[in-house]
Amino acid sequence: MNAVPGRHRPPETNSSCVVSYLAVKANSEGAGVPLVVFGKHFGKYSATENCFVLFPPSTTMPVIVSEDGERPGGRLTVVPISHISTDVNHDHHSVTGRLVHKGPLVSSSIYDFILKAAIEEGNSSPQETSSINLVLLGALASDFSQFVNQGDVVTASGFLVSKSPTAQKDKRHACNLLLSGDQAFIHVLRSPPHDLTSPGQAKRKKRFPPAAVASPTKSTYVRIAELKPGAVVNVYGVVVFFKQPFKSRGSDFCYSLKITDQSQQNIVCTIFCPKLELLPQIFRIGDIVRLHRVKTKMYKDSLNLVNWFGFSALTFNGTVGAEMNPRTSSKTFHFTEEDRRIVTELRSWVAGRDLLPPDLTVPLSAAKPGMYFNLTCQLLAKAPVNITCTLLRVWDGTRCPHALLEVTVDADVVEGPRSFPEEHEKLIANVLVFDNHVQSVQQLKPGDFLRIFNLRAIAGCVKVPGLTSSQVGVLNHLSFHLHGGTAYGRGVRLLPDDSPEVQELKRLTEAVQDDTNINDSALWDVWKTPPETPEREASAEFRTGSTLQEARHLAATYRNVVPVRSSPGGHLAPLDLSAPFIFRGRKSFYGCKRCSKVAAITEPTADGDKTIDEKIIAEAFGIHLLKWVLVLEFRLQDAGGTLDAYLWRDAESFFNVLAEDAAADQEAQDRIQRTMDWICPPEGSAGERPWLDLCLAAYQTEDGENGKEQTSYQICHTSAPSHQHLQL
DNA sequence: GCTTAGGGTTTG
Repeated sequence: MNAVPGRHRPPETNSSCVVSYLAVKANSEGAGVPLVVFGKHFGKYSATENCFVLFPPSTTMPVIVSEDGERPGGRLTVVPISHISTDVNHDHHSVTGRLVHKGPLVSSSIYDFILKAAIEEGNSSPQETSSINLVLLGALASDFSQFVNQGDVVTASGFLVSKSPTAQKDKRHACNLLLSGDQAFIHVLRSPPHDLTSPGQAKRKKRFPPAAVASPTKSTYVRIAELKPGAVVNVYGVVVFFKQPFKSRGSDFCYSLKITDQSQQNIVCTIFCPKLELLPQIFRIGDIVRLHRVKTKMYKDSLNLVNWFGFSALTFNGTVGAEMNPRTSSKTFHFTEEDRRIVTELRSWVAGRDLLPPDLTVPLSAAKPGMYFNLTCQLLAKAPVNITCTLLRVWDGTRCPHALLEVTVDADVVEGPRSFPEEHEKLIANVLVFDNHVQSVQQLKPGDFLRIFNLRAIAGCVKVPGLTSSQVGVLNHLSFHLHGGTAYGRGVRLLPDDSPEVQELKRLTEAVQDDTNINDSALWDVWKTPPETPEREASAEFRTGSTLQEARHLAATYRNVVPVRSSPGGHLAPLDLSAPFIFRGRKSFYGCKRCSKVAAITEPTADGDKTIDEKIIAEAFGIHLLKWVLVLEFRLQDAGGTLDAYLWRDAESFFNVLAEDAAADQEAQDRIQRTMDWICPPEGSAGERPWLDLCLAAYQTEDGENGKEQTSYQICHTSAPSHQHLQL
């Protein structure tokens, strides 16, 4: 029995509204929209291949492919495969062999992915075991699957050794090598480029990330204490201080940071760049930076570093055990085992010491009058107060124990909703940013995730701009000021959507929205704003030309987000039905292109306390709502033979999960994954898979290519074993 | 090939 996570073809049907994958297809004809499938797997529909293709689960590159003779060096000793034993400490050992077996990439609820492989030595004596199994977990497995081919010479290090359960059967080494996490490393020696002449290989080569195909150039790094004036050097360090970048009086942005390393010295680095994105992407104290080509200069009896021609930077999370994704704007960069080692050593060196200043990032719930702190938050609305001050309305999903000061601004100048449900207002902080920061928040949009550095909580301030004489600051009501200047790293920074802190913030703010029984006043505030002039439209909400991602951002803030366009006569109309016609939290809903009769929009009404939902809005638009379905293909086997059968019509009752939830909700996806892991254990052989009583129905479909009728089968009226059963 | 800033709490 085989559930195929990667490629599905939905059963053909005459039903007019077949469902998620058709919706996916329609939606992806343009830009190609990534969608969540199961667990953390992302994919998109490929129109050319008529299938759904999964993306790798991670962008980390624990697998390094090189075309020259360089091997992972450092302090690792290459040991023969026959020397591998559970009794030996292999921390500083590596093994090398040619890849003789590469198993399929198997999805796993615990590790995301598992892949089995085997390597073989060429020069061992006949008496010795010359091949050994590798078990790769997580991102390493998916990268290996993508980039490594049979015949490649593979060097593995950072492995754990365990008994091989298949040794008797496969006659390989009695142990296998388990590779996972930050320590594990695979180096692959690829045939030289002139061998890559066949079209297939050329195509494969093109798919390698730039980091993987670049020939590694050995870089040497100087410890901070050993730096001498007047040299251009490469340096690694832990960030102990950084300012937000600011515009210099010259032609560049200026970025100032201070780093330290195991030599126990600090050094200030000043980096000038014409573009913000070229600067190191430092998010917090403790991040690790790799600076290439910086020049040492004396200033007031201290040595400084300034970027020099050919400068480039990588930044890493400084936490022990965190993913080793280098942050950089460089299109190509070298990241070798040596880098991995240096970052790992710096991480553990810092972790064992009390040398970093405390991280002042606290949630709103911990804000106290008078304190300076960093706030990670989502921007909900923005408004200019005067020429030197802008109001940011933000939240982080926590509630400040102190009452928050209300700041009133002219409704016409608010970007984002003018008001929020009362339950939400209690969670929203008013942040006033002054002077140089006014410009840096100009490009921010409602929905963005930010970190505000060195924000000051101010109680009962009567001088808050935007307050009239009747609204003087109430004693102990907190407002938040971002004072002018860059002292203490003061400033605002947009956080990338994929950063862990943003994921956590989304979880908190979504939980808040689920918990509070909000009405839809914010939506209707936006909804009822008629398109007036083009200028007004451009500055108003929904957001002319907004991307799918921006719409999803907005959806995190509102109960319902309905993308519309203006139509002749000043009416509103839904977008082309290739796009979702409504976003509700993490869920998106599509309309059927064939069955919908889109009318001029009438304002939907809800009777009594009934919540306005996708059904009411679909009705108001004349949209025939598409239903999400799960589609899985099973291969069934008994003594009589095998049969392929789909599960779709009754998939929801089979898993006891709504397809709509499975499209947006991790818990629902996990439930499906647990059931599938039981039916089809990722590690188990076919003999270990359970026997199931299934009800099958045969149905006729038309073969798309030659128009002939064919018989298909689907699983119906069947439930997967209950939860209790699965936990036994 | 070499200008910029050179950390260290506020007008509000």
